[in-house]
Amino acid sequence: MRVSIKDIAKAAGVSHSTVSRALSDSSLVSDVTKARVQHLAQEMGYSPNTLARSLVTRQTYTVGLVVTTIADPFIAEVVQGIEATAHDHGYTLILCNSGAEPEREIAAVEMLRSKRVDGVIVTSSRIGALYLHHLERIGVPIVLINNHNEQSGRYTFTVTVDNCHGGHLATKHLIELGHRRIAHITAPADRSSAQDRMLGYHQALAEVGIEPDPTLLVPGNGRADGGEKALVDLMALEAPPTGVFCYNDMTAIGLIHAARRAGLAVPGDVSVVGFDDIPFASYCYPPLTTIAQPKVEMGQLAMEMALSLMAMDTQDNEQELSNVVVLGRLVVRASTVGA
Amino acid sequence: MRVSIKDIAKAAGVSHSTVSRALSDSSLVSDVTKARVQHLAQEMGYSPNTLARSLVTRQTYTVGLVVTTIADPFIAEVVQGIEATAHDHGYTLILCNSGAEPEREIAAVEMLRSKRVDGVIVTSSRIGALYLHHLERIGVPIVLINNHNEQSGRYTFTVTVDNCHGGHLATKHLIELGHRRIAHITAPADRSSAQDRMLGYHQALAEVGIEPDPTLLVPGNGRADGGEKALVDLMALEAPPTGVFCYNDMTAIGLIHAARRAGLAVPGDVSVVGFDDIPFASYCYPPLTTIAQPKVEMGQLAMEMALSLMAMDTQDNEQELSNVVVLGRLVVRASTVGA
DNA sequence: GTAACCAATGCACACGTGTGCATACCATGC
DNA sequence: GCATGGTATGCACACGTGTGCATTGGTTAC
Repeated sequence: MRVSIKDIAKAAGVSHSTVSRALSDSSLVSDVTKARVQHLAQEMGYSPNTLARSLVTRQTYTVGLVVTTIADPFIAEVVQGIEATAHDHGYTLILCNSGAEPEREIAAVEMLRSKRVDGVIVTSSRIGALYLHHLERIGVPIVLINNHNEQSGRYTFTVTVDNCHGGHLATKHLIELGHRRIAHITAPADRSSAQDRMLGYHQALAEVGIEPDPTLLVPGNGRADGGEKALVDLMALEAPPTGVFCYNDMTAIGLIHAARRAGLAVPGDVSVVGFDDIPFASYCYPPLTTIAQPKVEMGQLAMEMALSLMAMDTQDNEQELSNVVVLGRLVVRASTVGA
Repeated sequence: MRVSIKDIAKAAGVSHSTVSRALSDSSLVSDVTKARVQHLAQEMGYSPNTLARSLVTRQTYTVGLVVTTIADPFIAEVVQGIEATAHDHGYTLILCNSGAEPEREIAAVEMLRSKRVDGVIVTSSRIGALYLHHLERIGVPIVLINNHNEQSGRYTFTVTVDNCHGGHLATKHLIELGHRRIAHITAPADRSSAQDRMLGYHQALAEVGIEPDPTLLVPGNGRADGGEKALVDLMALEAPPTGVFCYNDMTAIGLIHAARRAGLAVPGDVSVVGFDDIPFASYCYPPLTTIAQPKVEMGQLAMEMALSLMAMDTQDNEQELSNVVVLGRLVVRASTVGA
């Protein structure tokens, strides 16, 4: 039998209003009754019903978290940052895997709307940007992570890493090591991140006058198997590359794995650069040179932005907010070496 | 302005009761009004308020998920299984990181209680077992994953891998390869999994008459840095081991990393076996021989058990439930070789 | 024609909490 | 004495939904 404030009220011989006030430490209640009520609540094992409270206050202190898959180590670390910040501010997370399927993502948002979350954070979904108008129906702040969107509206903002900058950094690193034939394993073009990293790659090449070779631009899928396949394609070339910049670490790891099977030495025969700096990048063999995204920090920034937006909603103070762009950092390990 | 069933009722010229019934497709409403109401709801952008509904039905279709950290790849994959099964049954997850701190775990459970979740799943926390009586105050089914507890009560059950069996499997594999000096890197003894894996290790040694050498039993912490430290200790020995069974994959990966730095070949100089089969185990160098836990399946089983328990709660049909134990599987890759 | 029944709808209460307003009590000031 | 003011409490409504029961209108059976 669940105990409510009415039960406490009966036991304490006061009205439920007084109990409600006593438990929220209101100054409208005398110290003696406050103490008595609080003691009684403790003793009776009272647990406030957040549902009822939220119904009247119209706040749930809950944010929805939509991810493609929580099993992605990159996402998991971003979520870590989100969770920590949310927890510090008394907020709770509802987790939704979308599996990158549009209809599941839409359904998730609809569900979050039904649960009356105060805000939503969407990570790494290319869908987020495409269906943004659909998402906005939810009527609460939305923060997108690593998801380019032009028309950031009243309530939707983004936290992204500068993918172009990162792609440039990675490619420039290979160039400075003396490489001239540099391949790039990309990801499906509907991810703006893939486009931007490729752009940085091309810019870096252009800066030193290297003519881009289309045969060195190989499609991947952001997963290890994509990297494995890409290596096979590259090795079939007449003039294979001596350096490869991969869309992300998983691609790079798959590529290195396949290279080893093909009898190719990394970095001896080919240098490899990844992107993300997932936890395993430093435990690979060889330890992976990569562009580190500040993952935990990005999660934190996204959550803080959501908090600001939600505060605007209630307090109506128009502070200036803008999209956040963070810079990646080149981490040189052992998968790259001079040509 | 949010639209409620009352608004729809007004627009349709009926009472809110009729709207409520129409939207739940009740047979008590005529087909014409049902159609009219449903169309109107669609048009007005109605979203049912789950809070209000749960308040009266006393069901939230939500389960709390308490993990030590979502950034652990093993846990992330278990969560994947939980999420998929929950989603299939129309349930939603609330995510809580406990960071393995008891007070945070208790606070999380208290919060979940306030949110009136229908059940709770706790993964890999040694705290779960210790503070079980504290957790049970929540008054809803609790399922523990990889957490030994003797006194499974009316509402608390466990899904675990057979750690002793797995430890035995790993050690026997090394023995059959001809190894005699076999080390074990363990984890803090307050994890029952660590105890049981060690037990399997000792049993396997005993079966073939190998006297256990206490200097070959090295403490770790379940993380990569623990494995790195352990290797240093082992190499300081007069007679170093030729085979090592590590508490888990992360420990093994750290150990292999340190071995490489020390100029030791794996598996040439020392064979290494892990535990878990995290996604990266197959992409390590050398690819890691390990005991695979059916992670996604375990998550699925845990969620299914939670669903059964929650169904019991409402329908009161006493079906027999018992703790689930699954078996690990030896996956031989390239980190082990004959002595 | 009337009784009986069924289908469709509305009324009213409940779930548990927060809060504006009224009220009751008491102390202070003149 | 009374007016004033402050303090502590209760009343009553609201949040949005589900549901038992009563009610209404229409149809069927005799």
